[in-house]
Amino acid sequence: MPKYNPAEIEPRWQRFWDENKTFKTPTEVTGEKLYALDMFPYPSGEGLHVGHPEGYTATDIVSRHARMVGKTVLHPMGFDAFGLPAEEHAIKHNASPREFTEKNINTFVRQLKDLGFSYDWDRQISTTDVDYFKWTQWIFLVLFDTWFDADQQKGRPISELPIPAEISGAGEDAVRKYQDEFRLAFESHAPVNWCPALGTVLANEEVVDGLSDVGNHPVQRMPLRQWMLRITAYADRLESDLDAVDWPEGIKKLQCDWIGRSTGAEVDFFIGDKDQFETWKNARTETGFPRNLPTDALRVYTTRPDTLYGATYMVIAPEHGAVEALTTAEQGPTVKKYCDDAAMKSDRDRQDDRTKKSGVFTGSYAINPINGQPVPIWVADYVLASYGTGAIMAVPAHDARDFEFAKTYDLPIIAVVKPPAKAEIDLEKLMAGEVCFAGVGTAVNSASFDDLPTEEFKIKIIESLESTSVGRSAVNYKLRDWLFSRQRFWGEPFPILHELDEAGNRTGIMRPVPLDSLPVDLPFVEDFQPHGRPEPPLEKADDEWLFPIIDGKKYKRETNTMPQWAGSCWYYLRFIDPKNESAFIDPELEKQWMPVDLYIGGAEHAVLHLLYARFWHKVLFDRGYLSTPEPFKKLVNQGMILGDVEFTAFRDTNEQWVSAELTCENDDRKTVLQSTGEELHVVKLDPEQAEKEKNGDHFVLKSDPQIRVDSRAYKMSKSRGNVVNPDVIIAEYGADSLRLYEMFMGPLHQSKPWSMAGVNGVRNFLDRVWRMLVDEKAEELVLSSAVGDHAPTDEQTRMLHKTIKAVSGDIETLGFNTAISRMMEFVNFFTKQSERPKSLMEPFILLLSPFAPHLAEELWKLLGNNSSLAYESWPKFDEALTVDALVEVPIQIMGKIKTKISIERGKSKQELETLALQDPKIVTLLEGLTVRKVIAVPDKLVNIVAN
RNA sequence: GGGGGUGUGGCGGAACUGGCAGACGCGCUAGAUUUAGGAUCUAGUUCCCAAAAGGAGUGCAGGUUCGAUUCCUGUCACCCCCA
Repeated sequence: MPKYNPAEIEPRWQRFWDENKTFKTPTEVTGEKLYALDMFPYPSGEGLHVGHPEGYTATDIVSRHARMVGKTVLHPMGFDAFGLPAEEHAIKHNASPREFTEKNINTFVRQLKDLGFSYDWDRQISTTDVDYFKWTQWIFLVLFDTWFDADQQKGRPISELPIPAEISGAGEDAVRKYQDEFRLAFESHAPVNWCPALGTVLANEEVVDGLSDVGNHPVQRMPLRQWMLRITAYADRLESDLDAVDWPEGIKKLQCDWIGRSTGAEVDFFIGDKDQFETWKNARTETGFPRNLPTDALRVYTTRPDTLYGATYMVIAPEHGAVEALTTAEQGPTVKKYCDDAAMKSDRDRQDDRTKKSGVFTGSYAINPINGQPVPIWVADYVLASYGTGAIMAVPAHDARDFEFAKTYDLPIIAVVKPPAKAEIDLEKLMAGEVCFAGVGTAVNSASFDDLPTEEFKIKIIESLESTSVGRSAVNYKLRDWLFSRQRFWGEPFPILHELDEAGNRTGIMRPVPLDSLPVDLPFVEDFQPHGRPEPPLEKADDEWLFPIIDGKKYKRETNTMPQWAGSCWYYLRFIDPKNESAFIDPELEKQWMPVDLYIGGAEHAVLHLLYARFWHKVLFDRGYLSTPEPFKKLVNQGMILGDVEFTAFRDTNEQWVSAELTCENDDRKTVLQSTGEELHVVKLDPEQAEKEKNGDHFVLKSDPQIRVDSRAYKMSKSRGNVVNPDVIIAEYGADSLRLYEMFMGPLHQSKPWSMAGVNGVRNFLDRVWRMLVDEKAEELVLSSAVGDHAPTDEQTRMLHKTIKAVSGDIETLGFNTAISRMMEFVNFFTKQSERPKSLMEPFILLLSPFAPHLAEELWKLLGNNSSLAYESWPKFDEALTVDALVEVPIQIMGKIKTKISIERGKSKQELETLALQDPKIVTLLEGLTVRKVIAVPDKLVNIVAN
């Protein structure tokens, strides 16, 4: 009668933990602390996905284990709840995004509680809570109040910014405008991605293939007033501090590449008559290299100054400031049209390798400073205004894009780098300008620099350029400043006021909303329909909100809102002190808890979220609000959970089977016949219909083995219909089974296919655990008669100690799949034992408890304990009891196992060798052979080399 | 095109610094038990040969080594990210 019934047990223990606040974070950290954090979810209308509990279970196991080893644990959960879907829902149904969001959060909380996670729910936060985003706004004001001192490599208060005399002499307004140029949060009129359908401007990373990432709507480029965050100032530190954190190397590299630090040189090419070049150069040597862009020269950034002798033309971006000045009257109309067309294209389109490079000649020439040769200046959109100086020197012999461009427009190609022999480049063709070589080698056609290796040449030529002040070494980044404003309703309002003059126009003076007036809440609006103009929806707010009057001065509020990233940049700090009304975090508590010891989440946040959060963290650190330079000590990315494996076969229009290797996908992502392009029917097969090919690697139809079929797991998606709902799994198998299955599937960081049969497998294991302790035949819930105060046998004790050792070690390394398999072995062993000592069952239940907490609590109680096991001491093992006295040692001849001998552990090499050579089977096999060598590894093996 | 990752039974996956390949689970096969089972228990399950003896075997081809899933070189396939 008392079968294992998670549907009854689990809600009961969840209520117990809730009512007793079992997992409340202690107010004081005593001993070692653990801050285990999940990447908090966006509470979508679809509810929890099986991907969520994967990482959450992992941190939960670590947290529960840590409590049992005596650590003080902070394990919180919250919601990243601003964002597009809620706003789209609001527009569609003309309902408040707040209500919708809160409803979704309630669902998420219910689902998370159903899984039995040991979160401290008193610390639950949402980025949309007014009490939360008050401090998001406050942090924005810290960014607004900070400038980056490049010499000290540190963010400092704007009041400490040195003001040049000519500015301070020009009055207070001039000083304020000067300061505005240096703030980490600043306004800019950058070209942005305007998406008419969404009615908003998108960040570059939200645009894919010229379409919006959300909704696939067309995106066009237009200039707009925007807020930017000067993340580029922190590029160096964001890169170098990665050395200090325990993150996967792949993620570190991704961040490094995103930051894209490169070293090279800035070089000025004189614009003017060839005759005046020497005069200009001599003047330069006198004045030095100008800090700002000169008007009598075109400045380029290059990572390959060693190819300067091969620079045969120059290219400037269509948006480059000097386009007009450099365009001759004759070329005027052509250049104008070209620039207008380029404005319609996205950066991505322009850099796409597949599209033909295009460009137009400006009519002007610049002088190459190294050899005095004039080179033509072109405008082309494969050069971006935002990278480097927006102008390049083109070296077609040694850059693939320049080469393609030069071929298209018949520009001269001069090879100046001789490839090393192993590069397999046809030297003759390279010299003839028929191929391009982008690697390093030795210099040719480079006057006195000939024969220098590339690296050495770079140093020499920079020295030479610096000596005449026509160039200097320079560092450049791919990282761009962060476009921080959105034209949306459902986001944090900026706490910024724009001063207005009598006529109601902006004076250009901004002031932060006074701290005592924070938060700036979202205004009430009548409806959420976009007006289709780039101006933000908050422009629809009433005048009372929009035009505050302070000290008799009229202001207009900033109506942009912050991007979704804002709230997630600092939530890990708020969890430490979620209710603080006077500060975003108490400094004492911050010191106790930071940094986050373990941060688990999806790899999709490898670049943006983690980079943005690190940036904010560093600014707050510089300004003295935080004690650690990095927020997340250890980061782990969980793998993606794919749908169940699917078998797919294909039929042509005549209903004939087509083998999978003859098919391909066309541009419309339809499956077609490779040879003719004929569209095929895609048939989903029952796994019964497919089998593995004889002596092959493919799956084929059982009914016709000539026909290969596709076998793979796909990403879960609504459209494919392979989404697994955790609620259903909990109802059918229980939360403990779901938790256990997700951990048992495979290594945490790996992506792996879902399998319903696998869930059933771990449920069987939990059933066996139940039966190991519970008498299923009894009327009441009582211990099985096999369980009692028996004296454990040596074998039984060893089994326990081995299991404790393995499970403890696996939790440390997050190897949960193997930890579970070890517990399975324990249960398999003890279900066969007719006497199961209670003294061994109890520690086992403790081992199981982080994985399957409900079942463990239930059995712990049944074993006679009156309180929760959440803070029981983690079982300890005795190393001596984890090893068997006897060990089986294989004996090999020429590396092939011939026999095995069972001997006492710890025999020496000599003893082993003697024993092996005495073995009757080995003696027989060695007849007629000469033993050349015997390798004996104590407790491992013996290998006899004989012939 | 660039970067990262992964290739081990029918499937998910084990194997610590090179030392018994296939732990554990699923599936499958046979048997027991049961009114019944998609329950439970027992045994078996990498492949080849009817079995034994034996042989082959960690994507493929080489190399280093007494010994390679593990290290090296080359190569192929798939997945992810970026362009």
